[in-house]
Amino acid sequence: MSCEKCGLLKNVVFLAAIADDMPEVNLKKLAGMLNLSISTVSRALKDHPDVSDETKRKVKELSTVLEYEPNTFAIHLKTNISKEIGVIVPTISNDFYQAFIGSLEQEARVNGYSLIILQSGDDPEIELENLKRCKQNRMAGVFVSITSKTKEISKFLKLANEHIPVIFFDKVPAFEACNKVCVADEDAARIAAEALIARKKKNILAIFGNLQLSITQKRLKAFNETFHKYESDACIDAHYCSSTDEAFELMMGRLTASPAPDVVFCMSDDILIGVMRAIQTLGLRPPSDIGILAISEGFIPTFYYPQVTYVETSGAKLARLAFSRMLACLAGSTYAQELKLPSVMVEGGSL
Amino acid sequence: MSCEKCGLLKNVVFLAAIADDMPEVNLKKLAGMLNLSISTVSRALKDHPDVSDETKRKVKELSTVLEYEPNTFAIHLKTNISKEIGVIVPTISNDFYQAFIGSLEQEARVNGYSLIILQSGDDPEIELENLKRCKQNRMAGVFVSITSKTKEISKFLKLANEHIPVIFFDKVPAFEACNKVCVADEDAARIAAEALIARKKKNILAIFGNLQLSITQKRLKAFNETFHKYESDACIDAHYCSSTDEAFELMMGRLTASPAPDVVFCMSDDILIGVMRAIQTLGLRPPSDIGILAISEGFIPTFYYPQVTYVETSGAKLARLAFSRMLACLAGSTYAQELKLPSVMVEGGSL
DNA sequence: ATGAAAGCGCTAACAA
DNA sequence: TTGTTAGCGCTTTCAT
Repeated sequence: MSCEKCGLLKNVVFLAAIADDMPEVNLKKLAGMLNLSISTVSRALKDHPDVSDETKRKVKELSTVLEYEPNTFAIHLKTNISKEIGVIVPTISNDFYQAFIGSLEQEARVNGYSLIILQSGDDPEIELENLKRCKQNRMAGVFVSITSKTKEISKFLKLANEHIPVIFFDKVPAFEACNKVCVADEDAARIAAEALIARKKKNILAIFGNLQLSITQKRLKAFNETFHKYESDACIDAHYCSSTDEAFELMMGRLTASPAPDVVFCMSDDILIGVMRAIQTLGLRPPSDIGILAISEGFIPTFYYPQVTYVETSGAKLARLAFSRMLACLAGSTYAQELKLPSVMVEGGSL
Repeated sequence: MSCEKCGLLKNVVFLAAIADDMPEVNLKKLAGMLNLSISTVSRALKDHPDVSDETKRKVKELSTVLEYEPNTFAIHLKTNISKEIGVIVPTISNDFYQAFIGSLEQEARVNGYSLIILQSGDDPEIELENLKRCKQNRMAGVFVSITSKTKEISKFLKLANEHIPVIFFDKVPAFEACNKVCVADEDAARIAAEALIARKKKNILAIFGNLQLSITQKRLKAFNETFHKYESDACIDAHYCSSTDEAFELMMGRLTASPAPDVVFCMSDDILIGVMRAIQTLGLRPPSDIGILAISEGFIPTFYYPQVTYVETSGAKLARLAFSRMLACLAGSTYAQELKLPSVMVEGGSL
């Protein structure tokens, strides 16, 4: 294909013309055309000081013309590291995870990493399958938000021992020493409770999520303790809903009972949606008919008028925190660490 | 490490105990311990008929105990194919893409593929960077929803020529012969228009998206043509909003003007959110005060009471259609094909 | 400044 | 039935 008598330029023009049909351009091919060894070409391409400028110039010119791109498979095999990070979540169809993943992807990209999304469907078995994939594909690291039923996290910890950092976020295991990054659940509930106390709400309907989840337990505990601490005489009617629909049904029942609550606290966006649906169904107008306070990602509260007052749990911010921790782990930080993202209150007009 | 005089069992027990510390288990190691050649071990593991049952048994037992897992990097290098599929979208923070990606991930997983998520931020330059990554990482295939500013799709087509199927979805390029999968935009707008005509709405406020987008143009055209076709005498007040906030402002202005519209048509979820915020702000109650009809993914309409009537554009369904097309391409289907997902009307109580 | 060669872990054609 | 060997494309050490 290359003519011995021709100079470089002629070759280049010729080759550029047929570049589209070239099945694979690799170091060997470049080396052959330039009458250089593979190692010299390799070095030239990465600006190794041993290579002469003239050689570098030639090599780079040809590689550009032929649109050489290194074979990442080979690099992976050789170096045994990849630039991919696994993200295992119950589902991405959730405002919080969406914000988290969207933000995480941006962080990853600017740092040269790609994100592999794996959904467990809240099924521990699929979660383990996904983890296995992360291991088999030798991901650089893994982010995990565990399912509500995950009991065993030894497999996760084992990965971490094999030099693949595992960082739990949001839904994290309870007791183990591992890397965790989550919103300050207790804090958010405490701030919410303090807001209710400050506004002298006395008849509070508090709707929490599935009581099996540690996030629910934490928020419930902090919520109650805050009322206790301030020696509030408010009456708290606490309930637990696992879905938007459950929250809707509960709310419909409570709003037509007496005494009607003067405020409702929603632990999550899912619950808020159900609650607001009930409030609209009955034609109530916050805050005069009833006050509303939620813990939320911040997107849903803007759908309503007045906009719902909420304590923010930002997925986007959490992602940045999580990724910085991942970078530290990738750089060699081995000890487990638990990071908390502080909560802030965002005033709407519903309280 | 292995004792010549020991039987297999003893070895196994010993090795299991230290398995956690074993840096890497590979074919060579297994072969060495069993006094077999690497190729025999490789064949045994994949049930090659040439290998004796007894050998297979031994090999599998040891590989299980040592938790052998093939090195995917090596397999990739050898076979030159990966099981990863790139997904390039402007942003995942959007109900439609979220539904699409969530569903696509499920399809991918059951077919043994993983999804790499890449966001362009609606920036054509980042979009190209992302495409390059897909190429460099030799993805099995790529799904793309182009940015609103993407003019050049030759790079995409080039990938497709290099045996990496590229399937455009939702936001697809206008004229070129390429693989496209999208919702029947004209259909959805036509169905919406027919519904308005059937209900004899006369004073219609129609809010469309950014007029630069082909999706807006298509929907606008079909919408108008349908009214024309039925020789409707309805008055259509058409507007274009690029964001939720714009839709809110527009709606606030229109609702206080006279004559007030008897129905509002929203081309997308973004617009619907702004419109509903205005309706709630003014305390209007659909459908008596004003009718509402949207084109929507189907999630947002359930937030309100009565639930909003909408023409569905299902991201989840589109994902299944798109993935089946991808499988066909991966199996060798080369010719370009344009697939449309039919729209259906979902009755709420807002019209 | 450049080249030769080993080797990453696996597959598969060929040999025995 | 099992073993030997070449090779995927790259990096890197050790010559020259």
